[in-house]
Amino acid sequence: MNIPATTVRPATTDVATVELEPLPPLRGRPRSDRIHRAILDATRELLVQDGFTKLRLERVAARAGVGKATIYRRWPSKEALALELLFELAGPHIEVAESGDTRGELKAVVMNSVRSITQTPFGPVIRALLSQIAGNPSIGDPFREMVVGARRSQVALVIERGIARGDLRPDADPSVATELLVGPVYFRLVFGGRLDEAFADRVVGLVLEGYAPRVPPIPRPMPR
Amino acid sequence: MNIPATTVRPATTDVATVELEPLPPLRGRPRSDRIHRAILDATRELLVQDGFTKLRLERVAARAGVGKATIYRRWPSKEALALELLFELAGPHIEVAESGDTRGELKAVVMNSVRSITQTPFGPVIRALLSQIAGNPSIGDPFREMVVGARRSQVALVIERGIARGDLRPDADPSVATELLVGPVYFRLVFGGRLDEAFADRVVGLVLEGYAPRVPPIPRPMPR
Amino acid sequence: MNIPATTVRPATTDVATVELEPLPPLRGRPRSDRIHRAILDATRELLVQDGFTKLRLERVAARAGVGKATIYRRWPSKEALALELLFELAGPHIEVAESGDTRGELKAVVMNSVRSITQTPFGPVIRALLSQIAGNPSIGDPFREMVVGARRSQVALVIERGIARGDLRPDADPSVATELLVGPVYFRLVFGGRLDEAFADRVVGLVLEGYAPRVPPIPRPMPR
Amino acid sequence: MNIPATTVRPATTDVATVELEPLPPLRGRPRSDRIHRAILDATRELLVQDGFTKLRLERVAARAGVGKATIYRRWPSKEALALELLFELAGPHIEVAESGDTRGELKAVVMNSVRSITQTPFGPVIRALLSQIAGNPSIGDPFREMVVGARRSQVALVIERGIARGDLRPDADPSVATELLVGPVYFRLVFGGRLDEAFADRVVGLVLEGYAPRVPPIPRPMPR
DNA sequence: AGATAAGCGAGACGGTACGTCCAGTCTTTAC
DNA sequence: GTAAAGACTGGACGTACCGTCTCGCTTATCT
Repeated sequence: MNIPATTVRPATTDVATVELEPLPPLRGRPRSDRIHRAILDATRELLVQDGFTKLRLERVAARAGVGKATIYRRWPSKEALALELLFELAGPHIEVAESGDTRGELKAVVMNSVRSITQTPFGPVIRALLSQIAGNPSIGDPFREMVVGARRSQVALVIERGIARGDLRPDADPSVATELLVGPVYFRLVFGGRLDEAFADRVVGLVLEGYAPRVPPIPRPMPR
Repeated sequence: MNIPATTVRPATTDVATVELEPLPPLRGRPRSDRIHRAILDATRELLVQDGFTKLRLERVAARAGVGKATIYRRWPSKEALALELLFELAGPHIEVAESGDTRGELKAVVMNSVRSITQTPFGPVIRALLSQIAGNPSIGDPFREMVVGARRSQVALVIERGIARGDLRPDADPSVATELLVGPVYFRLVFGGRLDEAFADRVVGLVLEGYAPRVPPIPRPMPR
Repeated sequence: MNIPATTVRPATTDVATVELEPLPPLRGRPRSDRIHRAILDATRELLVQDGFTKLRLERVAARAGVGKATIYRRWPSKEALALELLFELAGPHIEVAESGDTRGELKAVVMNSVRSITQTPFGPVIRALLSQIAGNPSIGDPFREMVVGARRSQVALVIERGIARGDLRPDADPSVATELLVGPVYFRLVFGGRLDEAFADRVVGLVLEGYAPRVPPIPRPMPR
Repeated sequence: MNIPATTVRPATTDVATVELEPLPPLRGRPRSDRIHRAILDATRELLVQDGFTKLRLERVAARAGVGKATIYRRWPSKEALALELLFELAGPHIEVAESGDTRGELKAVVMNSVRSITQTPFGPVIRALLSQIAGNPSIGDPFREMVVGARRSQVALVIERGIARGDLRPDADPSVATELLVGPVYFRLVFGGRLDEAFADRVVGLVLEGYAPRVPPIPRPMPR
């Protein structure tokens, strides 16, 4: 995934961008990448520890060994800072490789979500930011467009390939497939319940069954 | 649904609770029910308007025409106040009436969620409290136990009845059914997407199909 | 000294006042003298401990084992309560007995003040209330009229008798005598310094000397 | 007079103190002298208006156009703030110039007190703080040491010079002279009575008379 | 004896101020 | 010109009291 930088002037190592936007003479002390990292790391730790509501920029600054103004110079708000962190952490968990196995690819979709939540810092961070994504457009809109959009695309590809292989019926609807595969995972993130492979198997099993090619309609025996 | 009172001393009208916890002599001026309502109403309005992060008890007090101390006398924290509100709003949207129609009952499950989110104050309120439910055990645990538990029970009943009617296969698993039916709804609440009847129909359709009684695998009637 | 009650309806033991103000029928439960005492005692203790600024009626009520309203029923304000306490404590230290000995009577004036400050609860109480007496007319005016006035009268009598005895010169001015005798004592109460008999002796000595009958003016030698 | 700073880090203009306490590098934005003044001025106005008991730091902050935290950053308590104000106001009214005229110098002592009380903001301020000086060591002790001590020294000098000139008798006791000269003034400040030149004259007259050289009991040596 | 009326302890109530913490900005020195 | 440090205004926090107001109960007088 390719996530847009929030900062006006990018970190100096981001050579590509510098080449594209050759910023003028570039005077004075250059911004430090080390500081950028330190701030994001401190934000992650405190966000996981205390939640977004209790995230204090003063503490972030202290933990990062940085002046508050340095943070405000790089991000316009606490939300923007959280958003960059979210992009950074969400990126790696989207893609699904083509494997020739429809069940396997569907399971990869679900397990990507499960693992990102249970085994990486992304889990606690998104937990802390769910309300912001749901209710704060300045975070929610970019997140939807970039991260959710990317995931939907991946799922659409998986469905397409399944149809092509004849594993799914031709009218299998990719527009609710993401919800059906990933919705249960996020439901458990919020409302509790095990997030493991068995759970993923059941979800995938039901979706596969639900999207299976129809057998010729067998007349059901009349009740009574 | 039966929601436990958060207040130490219950409102005087709550006769049932008084009977269960026969509080001693009851001295001093009794707490006012009218004020209790006013505070919850003010909380709801501001929570919907600004989200949990920006909810200010000082404003709640002002809007309810109440002193701050009166709020702290009844709830130990902003979270506890939000929790009571959540219970109150969540209650009415859980139950599913038996109708004899499995598809209809499953759809009722989904549509109850959809309507509670799109057409009642519960939607904005839970949006604002998702992070607290997910990450703050003092809110999350009671909510899971009471509200989510109640919904799971209702779904289990619907599945049972569906099996009994022969509309669902006997091994249809009620333990992920709630996730499959309601998970997609909450996914869209957070990550965007239409929440309407068409969406509910697709979700229900897929679950019905996935849980449909299996075609007897062997002696398939010879085509021809 | 005779101090007027602040309360609208006086304690029942204050017979004299009851006779003067024969309050109508007097229905309902009568006010308790025991409570009156308990409140004044609690006030005294807390006033001495914490000063007037930090005197809390809620604590007075608690210490006296009394409801707050019971205090407000009897005194309109914290100041009025303090004033009654002040009257009660100031009373006993005013009078000076005629002894035939002018120096002795003057010393009695000073020592009355010294002892009231160093050896009775009046000392700490008035210390705590000095600012109120000086700056709050609702306390200062009655106090001046009753307590200070009484002291001035006593001093005037002492001076008169001293003149009559020929110990003081006929134009000895009683209008500043109180200030000269008692002012130094209160000066030390506020600004520090020993308050003992030696101090009293020096003050009295100087006043006696200053008010002594004039010797025939001896022409002082011209300085050079 | 030389008054000690209450602030941990002194205002930058207070060069002398900086030299005595060479605070390290001096980082961050320095504290503003203008703000220091504004706070003291606002405190003075409100203290005069309402007395110490009703002095509200929130109002001081508002009137000074300052955040509350700025006040707490500089003074640990309302009392400390009042103390600095007191020092500032008391300073100018202590000194007594040598004039060669003993009566005049004694009168200067008394009139300094009278004028400071009747014609400068010091009057209302000390009126409001009398109880604190008398009963609160954290205010009283420094005040006694600095301000009262300074006044005692001045009076001692006046007495010494009077003895040297032969206007006062050699054993005139400076240790109670301050009480006798200034005590009456503070007595009237608290307990009422005119504070004017006539009053000063009477006080001075009596002290002069009381301390006058004794008539030679035995045949005085013939002049010349 | 019962009715009437206050007194009383307890504690809820709307407010005001407390002293603390942060948000977001500004001002200094150091690099 | 960027950075760390930290002062600055302003707003909310959660607590403590103020002075008032219900409550249930007690203690007296009046009928």
